[in-house]
Amino acid sequence: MIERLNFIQQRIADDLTAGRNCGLVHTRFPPEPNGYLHIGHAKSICLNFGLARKFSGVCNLRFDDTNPSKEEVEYVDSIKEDVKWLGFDWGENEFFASDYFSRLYDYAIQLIEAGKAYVCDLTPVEIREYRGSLQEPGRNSPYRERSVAENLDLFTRMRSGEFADGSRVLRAKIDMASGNINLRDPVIYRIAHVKHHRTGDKWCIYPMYDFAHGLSDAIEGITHSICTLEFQDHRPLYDWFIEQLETPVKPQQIEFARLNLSFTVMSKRKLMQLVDENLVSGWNDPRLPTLSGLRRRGYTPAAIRNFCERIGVAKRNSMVDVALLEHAIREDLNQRAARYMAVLRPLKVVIENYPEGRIEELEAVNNPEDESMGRRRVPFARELYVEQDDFMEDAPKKFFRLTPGREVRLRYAYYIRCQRVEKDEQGVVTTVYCTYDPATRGGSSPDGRKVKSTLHWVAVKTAIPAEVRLYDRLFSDPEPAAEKDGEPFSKKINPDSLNVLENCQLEPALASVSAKQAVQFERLGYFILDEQDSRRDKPVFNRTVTLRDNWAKKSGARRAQPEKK
RNA sequence: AGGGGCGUCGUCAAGCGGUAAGACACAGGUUUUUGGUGCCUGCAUGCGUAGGUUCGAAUCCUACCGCCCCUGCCA
Repeated sequence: MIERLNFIQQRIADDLTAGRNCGLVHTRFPPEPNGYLHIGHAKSICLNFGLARKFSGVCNLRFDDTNPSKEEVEYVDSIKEDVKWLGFDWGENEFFASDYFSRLYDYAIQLIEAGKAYVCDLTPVEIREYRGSLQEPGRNSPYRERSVAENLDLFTRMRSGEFADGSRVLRAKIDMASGNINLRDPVIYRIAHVKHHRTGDKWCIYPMYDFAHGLSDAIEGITHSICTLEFQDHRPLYDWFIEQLETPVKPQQIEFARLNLSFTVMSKRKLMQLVDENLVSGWNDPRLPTLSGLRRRGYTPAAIRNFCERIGVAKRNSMVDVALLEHAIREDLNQRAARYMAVLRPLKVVIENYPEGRIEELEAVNNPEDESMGRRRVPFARELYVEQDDFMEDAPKKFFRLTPGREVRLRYAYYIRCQRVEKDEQGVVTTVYCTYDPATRGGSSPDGRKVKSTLHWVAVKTAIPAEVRLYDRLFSDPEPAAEKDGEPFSKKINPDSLNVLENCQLEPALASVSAKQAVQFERLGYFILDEQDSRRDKPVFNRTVTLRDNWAKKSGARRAQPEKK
């Protein structure tokens, strides 16, 4: 099989054959610790660490913490936890841009000495005015021609805390007439008397992204600096700093398109808004595309990595169908999840010809995809719960489940036939009375008689009550962030994104599962114990994803589908 | 006086002058003690449009068209 390289792998392979970077590949994942990681970051993590792995290189974890007013240790910790959980190990290579503040300051001094940077006293508003527009060139700042000595003096005093926030900045002296606005004398240092989560009060000036990022790359010996498309316009600036200064290496920036996923939002700002406005329960709400949310939802690292592998890496803006993510988790969990029986909306079944008080232990397969996962025993008795959806008094032709007169199989147990029903005053069926065929123990009949369907069930007497949270897509709009109809994304939350079922009944074996391992509730979907909200006497399970369901599809009850264009 | 990118199936995405991979989705069939899984089949005479070069063009050239990003002391 021919291995397909994406365009970044190809570039690196070319660099290697050309003998560039001494044959080394060194990447980095550079999050700003101002929010939680989401699946878009997972794409970047898989890419950067994957590149290092593929080309026998190294990938650093570097926190881009140059703006202390937005950054917190809480985020640093969660980011580390998430990267580790995803399955990547940065070893000793954990760095912070703030580790380089002194060296970056020295670089700034060098720039000033070379006449390539100056202290500017324009106000923020004036700087914007002088910058010009997309159509018009900018004008030179009146402070542009200050002497090196004066710049040195002023910048030193900026550092020592002599000036107020916003009163002065250090700017690179490049070209106020450039078509690329990033080159119109960009600000490289600003004054901010703000405590930094790592350096404390040591600094009151902080470098800007464009200055800090590329030079941090250079300091770390990064060979390939992978970032997203919106930074393409910054590349000339990235290169400019590295050209002006003596750096250990000359990294190259390569941009790729960030991930967009249908039926969700990905920007930190929007995720933050959902959390702040309590539209979700927190950063780890299982409906969010955050890694902590996906983890709580029951997504596995392997499924997410596999998803990132399948979506590819390219430069065109795209919208990946969330169905692909769902496919990835089903594929993984089908192999590894142990099967259990759980009844979410219980309907009582009484087997009239089954002995009162008798309990049998029936053998069940834990995972038909993996014999090594063994078998277990499931208690069976005269009174059972089955799913309300599995019974219909007046059933259409294609309904294969329980209906008066029809015989069905109870999984691993017996064939039963519905004889009659009992209803309350409203006419709602409260109990279904059946008879069973003792000869069908285990679920097959000696005479080879076929049944149309197999139902899951739980014996009333041994059932464990539980809460189950049925999660679905957070938004009903496939592209909520686009706000095409003028409606804000926050108004497009899918009313069925969370459905809490309080009165679920589980088979007893489910009492001993942990949140480490997702399970399948047969015929329903994949679920995981919610560690945060479960109590000993009342476990809580979260639905990761439903099983594919052709019956539901055909019978109409469908959730929102992508609109046809 | 504008600059930088990108257009290949419903959605992603290969393709690098030799006659349109693959995945998801979708539609059929088959197996099945999960209406699950597995297996089989179908799904771009077409590559934003129009010209041109060539024996041959999604790939090269030209011109159009469309979409995205850029005027933070954010990253």
